[in-house]
Amino acid sequence: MSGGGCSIVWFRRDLRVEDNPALAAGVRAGAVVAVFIWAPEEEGQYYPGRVSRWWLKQSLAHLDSSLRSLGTPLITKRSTNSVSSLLEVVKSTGATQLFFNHLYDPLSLVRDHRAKEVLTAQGITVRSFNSDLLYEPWDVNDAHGQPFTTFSAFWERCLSMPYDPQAPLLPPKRIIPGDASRCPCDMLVFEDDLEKASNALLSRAWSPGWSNADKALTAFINGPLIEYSKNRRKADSATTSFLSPHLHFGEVSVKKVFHLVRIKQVFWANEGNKAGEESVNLFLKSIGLREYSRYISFNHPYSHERPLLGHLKFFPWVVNEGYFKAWRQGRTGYPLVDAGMRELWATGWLHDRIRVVVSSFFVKVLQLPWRWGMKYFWDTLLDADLESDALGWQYISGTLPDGREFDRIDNPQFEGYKCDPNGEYVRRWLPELARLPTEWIHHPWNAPEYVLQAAGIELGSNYPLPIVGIDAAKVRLQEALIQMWQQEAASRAAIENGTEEGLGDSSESAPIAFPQDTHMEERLAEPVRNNPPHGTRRYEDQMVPSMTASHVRVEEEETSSDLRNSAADNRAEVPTNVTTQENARETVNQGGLLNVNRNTRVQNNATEMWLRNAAEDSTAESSSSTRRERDGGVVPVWSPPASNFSEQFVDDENGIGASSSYLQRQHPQSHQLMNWTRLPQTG
DNA sequence: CGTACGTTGGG
DNA sequence: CCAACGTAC
Repeated sequence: MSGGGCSIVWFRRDLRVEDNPALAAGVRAGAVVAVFIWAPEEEGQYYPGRVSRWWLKQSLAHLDSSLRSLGTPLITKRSTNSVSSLLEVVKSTGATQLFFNHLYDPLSLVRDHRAKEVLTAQGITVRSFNSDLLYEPWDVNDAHGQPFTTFSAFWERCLSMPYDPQAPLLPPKRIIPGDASRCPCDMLVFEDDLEKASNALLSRAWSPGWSNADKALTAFINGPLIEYSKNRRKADSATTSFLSPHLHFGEVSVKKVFHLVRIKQVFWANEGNKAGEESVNLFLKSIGLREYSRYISFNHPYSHERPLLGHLKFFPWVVNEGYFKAWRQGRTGYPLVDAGMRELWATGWLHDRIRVVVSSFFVKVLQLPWRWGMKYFWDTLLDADLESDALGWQYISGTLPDGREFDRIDNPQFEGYKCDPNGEYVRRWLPELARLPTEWIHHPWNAPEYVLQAAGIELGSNYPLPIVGIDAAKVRLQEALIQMWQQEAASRAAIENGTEEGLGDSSESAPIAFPQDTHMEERLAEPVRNNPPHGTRRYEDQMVPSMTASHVRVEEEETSSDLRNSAADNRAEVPTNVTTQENARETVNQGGLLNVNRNTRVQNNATEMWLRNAAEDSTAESSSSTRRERDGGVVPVWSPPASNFSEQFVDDENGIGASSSYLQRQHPQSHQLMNWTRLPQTG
């Protein structure tokens, strides 16, 4: 197509050459300069953790070698400002086009929008694509055109969309290199010496890189997938897909995963293999949860730092760094929790079940502020993923319309016998309990003295007594809830009296500073040696908790007088996209350019922008027979056109009241919320 | 042997 | 909250 300069393909979390629409578009357009920009400071609170950076480093090396064998290197840039670095790359290569794939976390939405604005203003054609999802978030709506607010409805819709997800693209056969002679690589440093030593063992268990991801996928589909349903609860068995870090960095395409799994599904359905079918459905559901996490992030850009439902606004979180430390170090006195935390600590990995157990324990038993837990997960997980992890913690914390009730404590002892019935998992990670019989392995505090003695255990000495009893936790939880209702009622009364000050003084709405001393170095010294190189890989998990509390932003938002406005402002700062892709008949694009230019200062017309994009959508839709054609053509725009957007969740000052009305027209699972808002009146 | 009630899974 | 399932009357 268009002659002249080369194209920049901007790699981010799409570190693969297969089924990469941006790369494919670049190759189709002619010469390509492939770029990766490392600007971690832009991530602020979300500066990637040690193991995550390790993965990234390997993955980039892998990508570079693949690209080289196709004809062009990966140009790496160290930057504190991605957009200006992009601009430099464009200038030094004489590129006329920029291609990249969509991301849906709030930082990327803002940054990518700016990139489009800035480069478009320079006369560069900018096009972006869907490579991360089965369907773009704005394409999945309910019968009224509104975004879904519960997972089941969302996923049901995804599975019954009128058109299939796009079929995966093959890797390019060859890439014509653009002229990057005046665009030298920066050396990227992802780990210091200390970290390097800590990371040394990771490569035994994991092989980052897109072709390894592909192998992992094939191995999973032809192996453990069929038993996924049966095995998924076992803490310790190597029966999950191990795809999550690969998926996080986009080393494997979700569309491809979906595609291949579906083929198996049809096959097993024909065979009448019920277990296989159920396994497929469950596995696909976990893929769906990943989709949903992006969907939520896109529609509710603050969901990584603020509860989606505000009913816990007045919950008196226990701000106890001692508890927090005990949890991190695996010294809570609950063997399953402790084993999990030590595994996380030693390997950066946890089975999904165990993530649920430890995070639930964190929120429900310790009643620590959940953002601390998210932050810790963010720092330590190999597959740390902002969107998935935010969804996971919100689920656990009871702040989703379809999440678990807050008021329900999972008992780690019982969970232990469910997911580690023989205690093998506990024994592997807690050598001090290795000699304890299975009967007591998940509740050593009940074991007779002679049993403990025989096992060499002295509770309170070489293994802790429970730091909080479950019964005590239940009592404290009830009290906390009563307190919460009282505060809420008081706040409401204050508002009715016109005293605005009623809000914002609880720990949930006020930021709780994240303790400083929480890095991996501080951890116990021994764990690694207890980890047999068992298995070569670790688990996959889409419903991962983890994440960060960006207190700064929360503070700003929550003290702002009108949160709706602040949300709208931010929404406006999102990518405006332009063109189509693939089979693009190249009919489009100019309108987009104009739009972008017109919006260099769009601080306040989010709605307008939405409407315009929606309009582009519908014209694209009606003028072409298939929606696939506009896959690359639409741009992430924050938030649905819903006028009651802010009514839906906590970011408005009336959070609780408003969210109850939201809930009333919502789905069955909203119950817990309604109860909560009602209880103050009844109690 | 049915019905009430508790528990658990569910995203 | 609801469904599914178990235990207790």
